[in-house]
Amino acid sequence: MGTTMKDVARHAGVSVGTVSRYINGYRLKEINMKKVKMAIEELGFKENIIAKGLKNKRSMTIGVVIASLTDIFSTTIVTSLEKTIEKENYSMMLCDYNCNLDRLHRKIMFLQDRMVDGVVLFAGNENKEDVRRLMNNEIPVVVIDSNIEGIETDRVNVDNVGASFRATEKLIHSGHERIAVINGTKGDFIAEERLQGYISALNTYDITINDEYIRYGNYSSIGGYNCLMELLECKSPPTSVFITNYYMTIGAITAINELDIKIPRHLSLICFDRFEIMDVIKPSLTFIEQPTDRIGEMAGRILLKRIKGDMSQFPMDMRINTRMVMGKSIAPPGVTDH
Amino acid sequence: MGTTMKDVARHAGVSVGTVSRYINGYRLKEINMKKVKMAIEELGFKENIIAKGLKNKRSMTIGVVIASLTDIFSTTIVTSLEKTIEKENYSMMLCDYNCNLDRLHRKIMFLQDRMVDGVVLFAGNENKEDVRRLMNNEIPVVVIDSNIEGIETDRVNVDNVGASFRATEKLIHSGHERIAVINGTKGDFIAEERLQGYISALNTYDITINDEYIRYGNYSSIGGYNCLMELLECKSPPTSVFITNYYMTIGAITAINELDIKIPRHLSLICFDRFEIMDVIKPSLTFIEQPTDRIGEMAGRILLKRIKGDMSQFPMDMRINTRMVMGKSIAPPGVTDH
DNA sequence: TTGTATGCGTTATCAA
DNA sequence: TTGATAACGCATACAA
Repeated sequence: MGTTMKDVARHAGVSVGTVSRYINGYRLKEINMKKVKMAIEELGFKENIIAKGLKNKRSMTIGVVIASLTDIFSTTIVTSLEKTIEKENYSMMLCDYNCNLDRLHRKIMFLQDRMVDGVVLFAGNENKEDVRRLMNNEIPVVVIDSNIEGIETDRVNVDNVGASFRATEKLIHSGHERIAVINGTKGDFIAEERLQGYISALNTYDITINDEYIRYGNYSSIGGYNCLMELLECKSPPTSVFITNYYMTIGAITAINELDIKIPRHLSLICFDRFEIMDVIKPSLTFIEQPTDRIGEMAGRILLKRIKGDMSQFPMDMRINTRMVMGKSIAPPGVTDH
Repeated sequence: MGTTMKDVARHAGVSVGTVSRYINGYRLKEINMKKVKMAIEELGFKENIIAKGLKNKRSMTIGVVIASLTDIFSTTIVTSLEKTIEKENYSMMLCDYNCNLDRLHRKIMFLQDRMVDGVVLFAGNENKEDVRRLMNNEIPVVVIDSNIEGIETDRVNVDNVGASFRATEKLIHSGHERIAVINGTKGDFIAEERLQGYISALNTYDITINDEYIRYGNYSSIGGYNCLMELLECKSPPTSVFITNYYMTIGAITAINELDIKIPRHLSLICFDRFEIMDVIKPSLTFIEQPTDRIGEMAGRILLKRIKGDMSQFPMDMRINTRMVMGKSIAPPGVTDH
């Protein structure tokens, strides 16, 4: 702590410029190289990233904004994002806005004041102005799991439409026609895409859309619980359900257990997201696994690329494929009288 | 972007010194005050925190290190921690080390290079050297949910012993004697404390300790699942179980549902931690709620205090009380033959 | 109360 | 290839 280039320079008998050049990988005379190297080691010198940032107008920090730190899907992605950027010696300021738009705005301002070199946003249309401002200030932005109409940004999304199509199709192939969906939040970008996949699968197989089968659980487990309960109270309950996220799945399964319904005998299930408890639930669930590792890595890579000034292929609209993991939660519709 | 104090000074017709003083709340002549204020507004001036940091040797940033970003208990605390520090215009660098000690070390080094003004650590004995180094460099450290033997640091913990005592006692009061515990990781600070509470409750009521009833689920849901399964295979299975964290509870309940055991008729349950699904599970669980808000806030407050140089009452060993939320998961031991 | 000048730890420019 | 020096944006000691 506290030993500076000046100290190193003196110790090595060279000038600060030489030390700086050594640090930044410029070549210098063999002999000086050694002297500087030794001095650095002996003194335990560490460069001061703050001062460096002041000079280069680089903070070596990126800002990440997620809705909630307790949303495991986001934090899983952030984990791999961090791994990606730390390789290039970037660090991360992680903020959540708790679904409060005013707070979202403040957080983005905050990051800008902090001179972050780039921003990863788990949010979309809600804060166009902020995004615009960031981009005007030449701070690259990558948007995950969202989209911003009217603004061009790099985006990383899974192929929601395709994944939902395949999930729904899977149920159809097992003989289901009464297929319900427990979707996220109405109007939300992701939810709309997933709904679209569901609908187009049904259309493709000439199955009539039943509005009663389309429910919104706001991505929460309590929502999933309620939706499932409601679905079973339909005049003609579905024989299968497609659930579009993890938390709602938890809630739905809780409801199912309470009602003593057996999966897949009474009800078939396919859902989104793999998490810890998936491996523990029996019968095992069939689900769409979003490659969170890949998402985080992609977002990080694109952002770093932009930070370096490489604007090729802007704006990128990454669509990442999902894989379906086969469990035992789907069977032909059999017993439908609970 | 890019407007500096120099610009403001010129615009206001004063010197940079005056602007700086205005910014930092020193008093100046009414007239100058107004001029500076206006200039700042007109130019949209924002101070450069990086430059400020270089000068003051303050980064206005604290480092937070948690085991995993996907551990909801930690992230809930971090959320309230962030709320606390942001009030004083501090920001947070959040890192996880994925239970990898080498990574933990690197993360702490990283934060130190980043000149964080303080560190909150969700880790303990594993990295004494790092903690010592931080403190030698006068970077205050607050440890949450842990303890570091041989080093004095401020700590924030819940009263694990007391909470576990009360939880166990609750089961005893309902008439149970065959009480099992599904504990975290053997040897771990928290786990040891919770075990101690469990044991001393049994001792207090003259109930013999049965080693077979003490299981370790490593804080994971798969662990909780397995432990519960094993417990029920004991020659004389417990009539009640105390589970010491959220993930293990999830796993245990999954097992219980699979086995078609009824709570509390066949088995009584008390556990740690409130989270989303608690409100959804039926019968409702009786649980110990750790005041995550309070923990985060306390840690933040203590750290800020230390950063300001106030070392009074060092080292603080905050013990935060928990509250027990009454559900319907406890009944007298009745049917014990599953 | 204010202005000026210096320094925080780096990097970049310019001569040498 | 190197050294000296001027920035980067801000805070502060000192002088006025």
